[in-house]
Formats: sequence, structure tokens, C-alpha cells
Amino acid sequence: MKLATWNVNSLSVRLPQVLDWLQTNPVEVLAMQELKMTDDKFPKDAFEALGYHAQWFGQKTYNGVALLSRSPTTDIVKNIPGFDDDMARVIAGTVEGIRVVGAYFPNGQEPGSDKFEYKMEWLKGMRQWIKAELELHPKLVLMGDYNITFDDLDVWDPVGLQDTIHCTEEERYHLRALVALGLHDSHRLFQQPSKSYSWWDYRGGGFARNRGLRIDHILVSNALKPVVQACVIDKLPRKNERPSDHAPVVVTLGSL
DNA sequence: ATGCCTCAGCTCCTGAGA
Repeated sequence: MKLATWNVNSLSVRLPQVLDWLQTNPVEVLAMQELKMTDDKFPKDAFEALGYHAQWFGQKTYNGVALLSRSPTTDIVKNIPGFDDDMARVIAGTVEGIRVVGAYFPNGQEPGSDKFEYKMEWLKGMRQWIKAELELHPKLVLMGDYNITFDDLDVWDPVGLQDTIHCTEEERYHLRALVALGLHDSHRLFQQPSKSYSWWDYRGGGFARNRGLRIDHILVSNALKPVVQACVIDKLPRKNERPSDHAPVVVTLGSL
């Protein structure tokens, strides 16, 4: 089965592209981020017409996340239990026996800012919760827009972007701490093209010059690691007219 | 260049994204 994550940067604008992509890539699960719409605007019917069940957690203007699945998703959780948050950033559910967490991690804007502090607190809350989730659900996938690079390999200009947002040691510490709970970066389990990124700035021909960052990740739990067969960044949708600035990431799992 | 695009909305500018 394939599971994917995609920051669509406005589902209203990107809906036709998402539907196209799903027809070519009929993944079992798609986690979307940055819907930028209220719940009443969510295009449930369009996804159902393609054979998907949908769960969503929207918000006006910013954030908003959703899970699409071919088979029904159960035990839905919205946002991080125990972490008070007025932003719609997390949606979790169980699909085919796998606990799937789709997340839009805070951007953080700039080290030292209030938004950066919020990001750090959010990361702590996420880690506490995922620790508990892993005990309840050993087969777990945590995927989404993390807004954090693991290391220099994930950064087109590691020198110029050193210690800037997405690349600070503090953010990377939290990402490693999350992995240390018993998760694995699917991307790095496989040989990947050099300079593999999942986001490119709209400005300055970022995509054409491959000036990007790898900030969208699919982490799989210890129990799932043996069955991970592939992890691919699909750059094709980034070549569309009016693309999202992020590309989808797809992981393939064999049967346990 | 505190810019460069893109998106939403208190929409013809601004805040935020990353």
C-alpha cells in the first residue's frame, strides 16, 4: 500500500491538481496540509467520487489538514491531545491497522521570534503524544510538512542558510528526538537522487534551479520499517501551472 | 533588498509562508 503527504497550499486553488494526481496515483492514504479553508468548504464529494473517504480539520485562511483513505479511517483525533492549540495542524486516524498521523508543523518564521517559541513548544507536545501513540499503536506513520530539515543534505545552500529557519540546530534537535522515539525517515532508507527536495521557493525560479529544501517527511515506526519498499518525492506536480510550492512524498509499504 | 512569488482577506495592500 502507498501512503502520501502533500502540502497543497490552498485546497481551493489546488483541488483540480489533487484530483488529477490521485487518478494517476491511487494511493491508499493521502495526508494534505495547508487547506486554508473552513470545514464547510471542504470538497468531500469530489474525493468521494474518486472512491476516497475523507476526514478533515479546517481553518480560515491558514493551516488546515485532511486525511483521504480508500478504506474507512477510524479513531480520528484532531490536533495534539493535551496541547492547547488554536490552529488546525494535525489529523490522525487508523487505516488498515496502521495509525496514520498527518501534520502541518509550525513554520517558526525566524529563530528568536514568538512563532519560533511556539514551534518549539508544539514540537515538545507532538513528541509527548507520539510517544504515547507508539505504545498504543506500534504500526505508525507520521507524515506531513515538518518545516525542518534533517541536515545539510536537505538544503540547497547549507552555508548560506545555516541557522536560518528550518535549518537551526534547535529545530533539528527536536526532529531527531522525534525519530529517537522509534521512527525512521523513509526517504533515507533508500538510495535517493542527489539534491532531493520537497519544497522550492516560488520566487527567483527556485524550482527551475533546484534551490529547495527537504522539509516534508514520512517517518515510519520500528514495526513498519521492515516492510518499507520505497519512498519517492514526486516532482511532477511542481511542474504544473500554478503549482503548490511543495511536492508530494509517497511511501510504499509491503504487507506485514 | 526588510526583494524575488503565491494565497487569503478587514482585497488594489498586507501578513504569512518557507
